[in-house]
Amino acid sequence: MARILITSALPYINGIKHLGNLVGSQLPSDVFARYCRARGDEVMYICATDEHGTPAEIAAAKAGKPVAQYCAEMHEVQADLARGFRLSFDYFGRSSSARNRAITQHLAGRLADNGLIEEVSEKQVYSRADGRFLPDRYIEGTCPNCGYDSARGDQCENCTKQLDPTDLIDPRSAISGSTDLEVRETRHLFLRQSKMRDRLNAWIDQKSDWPILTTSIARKWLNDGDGLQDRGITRDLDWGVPVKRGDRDWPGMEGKVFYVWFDAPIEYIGATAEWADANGLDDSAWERWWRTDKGAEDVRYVQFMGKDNVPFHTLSFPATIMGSNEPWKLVDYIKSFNYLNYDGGQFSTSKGRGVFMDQALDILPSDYWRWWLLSHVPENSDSEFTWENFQASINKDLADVLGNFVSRVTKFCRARFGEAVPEGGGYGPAEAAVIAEISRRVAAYEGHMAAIEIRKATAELRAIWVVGNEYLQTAAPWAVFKSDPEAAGAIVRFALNLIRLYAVLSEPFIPDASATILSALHLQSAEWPDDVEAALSTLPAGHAFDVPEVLFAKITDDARTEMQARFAGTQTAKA
RNA sequence: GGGCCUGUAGCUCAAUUGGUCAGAGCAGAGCGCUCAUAACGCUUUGGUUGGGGGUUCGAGUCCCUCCGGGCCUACCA
Repeated sequence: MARILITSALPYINGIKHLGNLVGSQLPSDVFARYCRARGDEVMYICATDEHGTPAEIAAAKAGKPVAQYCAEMHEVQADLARGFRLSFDYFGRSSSARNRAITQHLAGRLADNGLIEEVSEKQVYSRADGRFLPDRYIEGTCPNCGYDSARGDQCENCTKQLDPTDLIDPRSAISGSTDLEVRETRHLFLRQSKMRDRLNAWIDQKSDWPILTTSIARKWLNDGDGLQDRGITRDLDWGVPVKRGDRDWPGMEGKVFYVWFDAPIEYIGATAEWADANGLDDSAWERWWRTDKGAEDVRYVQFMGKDNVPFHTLSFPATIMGSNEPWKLVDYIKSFNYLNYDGGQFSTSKGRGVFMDQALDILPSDYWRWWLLSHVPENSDSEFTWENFQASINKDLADVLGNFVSRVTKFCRARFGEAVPEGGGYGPAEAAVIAEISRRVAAYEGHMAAIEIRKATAELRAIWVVGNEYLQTAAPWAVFKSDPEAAGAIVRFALNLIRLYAVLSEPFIPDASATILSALHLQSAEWPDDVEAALSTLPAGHAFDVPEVLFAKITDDARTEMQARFAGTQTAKA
């Protein structure tokens, strides 16, 4: 039994996430967590909302609410949606928690003690009307290069030229539109990542089994140009973790907060501490996951994230951990994902393009989304959601291959033998062949899950479902029944056991359907089939069951067309 | 501009890291079955692996080049 710590990248607080966000981190991490638990591993699966930063303040202002209240409400909204998608977090925390605040301040203090923090004075644009400093991309103006009038301070969207905010002609605040801007001097703390470069490089070099997407991004940052740059870790904002050096004040940093990307990954630790608090446990309960001097020596730590998160998880967060010179657990494996596109373009919040988590659950049960998203998860390159593909996958894989198998077996049994597992003869060569094939396929499935190759795992799982239909077709209990009801009974008994096996194997991907099947079979729980042959003799003759309702309803052409139109957004995908 | 990823059948993806006739699912065609959500099974048609050149006994895989798609480029998170 292994101990596995799993974290999903934190969803940002300022709104409901779309399916692309879901599939890029939370969903695959959930499958992995469920699988590890099913195999008997001790799992700690952590996620949280990432609540600090300028976008949260602006979203709160737009909603007319204090930012703390806004975040509290949005956290509940996101927690609800996570439950709706059956995300099985052991704890869903908040980066604004007291726990995270304390750990963040502690680590910053340690970094300072170790000479890895530097104070830098720099000039930034301040908006008097907004009463805040503006990050580069919150400044708009006319591009000096191409004349585009909505160029951002970091880059012109029109001509793609990199800009400095002071380059812009007639600059204005993107928040209020105010042109009452000035350049002010401000002091900030920088994490001296450049001093950590060799250590980080050596660490990344060990990770030959990581996805190339992960290591190539890390190497680029480590080696590009002058190499890894120091990074500002404080901001002039109200909402965030107040800058402190451990539990002491930090002279000169009054009124400032840590940069959201400094405190967000630390919340993986913070949320685990929140979990301990919520369960009335003491610090040792969470420290045994995070401190190698307090029991985390044997923990395997796996992170899931979209590719945009990789630099922070391969560089700045490890730099924070390593630089503390304290025995914190470092990540062992980083699984990163590409993006999911929507029907010929990108998901777009502003244009209302694509399907968002709340809408998805309004339309169809979570298992449908889970299955499609996971069987198309963008592991190797960006992938694309289309309604045609979605409809085909759901109808074929879930309704026809799995759902119909459950239906045909249970209904046939009810009609000929009643709602209980039939008596009858033993298993013969046909069953032995199925056992052999499924054993082989389960081993392959386990291999893919262990390697976190989600797509391959879904393909193997589907192939295991197909074996049931092949078996039934060949065994033909409906024909055998006419001359030899006992033999037909054995076939049905075997098929009912296959259904139970499928429920167990499928649970990481489609937990609701799995639960529905087990409940129809009058089973409370189900062990992982370490021995397939034994697993297929689990349901004894005479065991009562119910014929379940239709597991997966098909998506009709009309419904598909209607949804397609509804989520197309305000602009067409292609010009 | 620089860096990285990517291009395989009509569609979505594989291919044990250079090694038999490039494989699956869906869609298409034919046959079978009738227990089942008009479901299932069997058979089968589709590929000059984006183009061109090179290395090699052997290239989807390595190198060069051209074309297309995507991402990142450090103060959005």
